[in-house]
Amino acid sequence: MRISREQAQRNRTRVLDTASEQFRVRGFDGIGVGDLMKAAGFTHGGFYNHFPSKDALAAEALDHAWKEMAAQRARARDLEQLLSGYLSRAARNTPGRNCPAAALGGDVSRQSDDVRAIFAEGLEEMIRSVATLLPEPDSPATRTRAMDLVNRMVGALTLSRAVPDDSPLAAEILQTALQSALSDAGTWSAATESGR
Amino acid sequence: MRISREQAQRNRTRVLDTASEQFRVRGFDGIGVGDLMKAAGFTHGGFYNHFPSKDALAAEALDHAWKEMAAQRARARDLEQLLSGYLSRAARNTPGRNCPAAALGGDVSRQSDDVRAIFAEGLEEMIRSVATLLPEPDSPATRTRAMDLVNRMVGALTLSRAVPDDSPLAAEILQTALQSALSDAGTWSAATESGR
DNA sequence: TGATAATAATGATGATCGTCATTATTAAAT
DNA sequence: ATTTAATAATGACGATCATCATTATTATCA
Repeated sequence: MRISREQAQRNRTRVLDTASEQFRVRGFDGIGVGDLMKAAGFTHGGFYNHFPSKDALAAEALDHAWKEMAAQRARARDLEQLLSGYLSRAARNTPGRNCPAAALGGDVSRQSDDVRAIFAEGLEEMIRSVATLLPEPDSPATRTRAMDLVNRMVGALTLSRAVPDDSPLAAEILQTALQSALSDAGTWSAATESGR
Repeated sequence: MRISREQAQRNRTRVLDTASEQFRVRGFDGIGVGDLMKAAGFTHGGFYNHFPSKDALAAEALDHAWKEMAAQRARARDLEQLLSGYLSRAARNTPGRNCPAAALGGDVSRQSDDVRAIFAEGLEEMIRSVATLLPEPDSPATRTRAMDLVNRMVGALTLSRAVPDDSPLAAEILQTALQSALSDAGTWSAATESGR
């Protein structure tokens, strides 16, 4: 059958949205093209009218996820709001709608160069947007601090998910990471105030 | 054919060693039982004489990897030696012989409860051994600091691997993580000295 | 020495994988 | 109104997956 161009575009976006979520939940190797199309409401064959390969879809779906996250970060008023959302129980339990670095970081290292390049772009943007919420956003020291915060955010969320659900350790990881990060950020702010 | 009990035990260990490395390099879903046995020097069929399932092997191989890492950590003289090894280019480029949390953290969240429980045990041991290298190893604040260091270590190594090989970002992530961690550790030591 | 049992290899199972050729349908262009 | 071309569904492909029954071999034990 044939449908309108607009409808075809909507269908493509639907596949992309589904892939972006399902890859984060199940991993790149955790869901096949057939199941992915089924989850999007199609049969498997039409897939190759939209994407040349699963790898190409992986690259585009990752880009899609990073863009969603960037928009979400742009809505954060300050660092505390960003961190408390990122390191929340809710975020831990819904990987499909949260940070692709925490959900797919390990997987990406085994993917194609295309996928890894897109990952790097999204990560750079994440570092920059965290730096924006720190004192003296453009100083080199701030970039280091932002990278350090990103390491902690991704590390904590990844580890909290790897540990059994509802275990004390899963909650403790998130809670102490939030506490440490906010405490350090307070120190940086105080130092900046006194230094001028 | 039948071989001696000692030889069979050696063969089992060889499969376990191979799995422990290959899972870290390719991910749990990245290598099959057949290729795994081939890499260990056997044909695929004998696998089920040693392990009841691939999932059981995953659990045992993860445990194996954690024990290797614990032994390696026990050899570190101080925090600087531990961190500079963990966050080195060499470690980044040989995931099969390094931290299972950085190599498999994301994968583990999609594995069986058995695998995740074993992951949690190894992670707890990692937190404890890092705390050992900090001032006042047994204080509650030190556990928080150790967890924070572990988050940064795992996050930085994971992200550095996800980014393209030989990219400036890959090196920068490791370098700044090491610098930030050592700088903070210096602050903690100074505070402890003055506080007594 | 002979009987028992353990080990690894062989080969096959059904399921699932990514990919693609073909077809029916129908929107878009003439 | 007719032709062209785009879209999704159908069905199949070879490959690979985890698993297991069977067999040949031979260590171990009586």
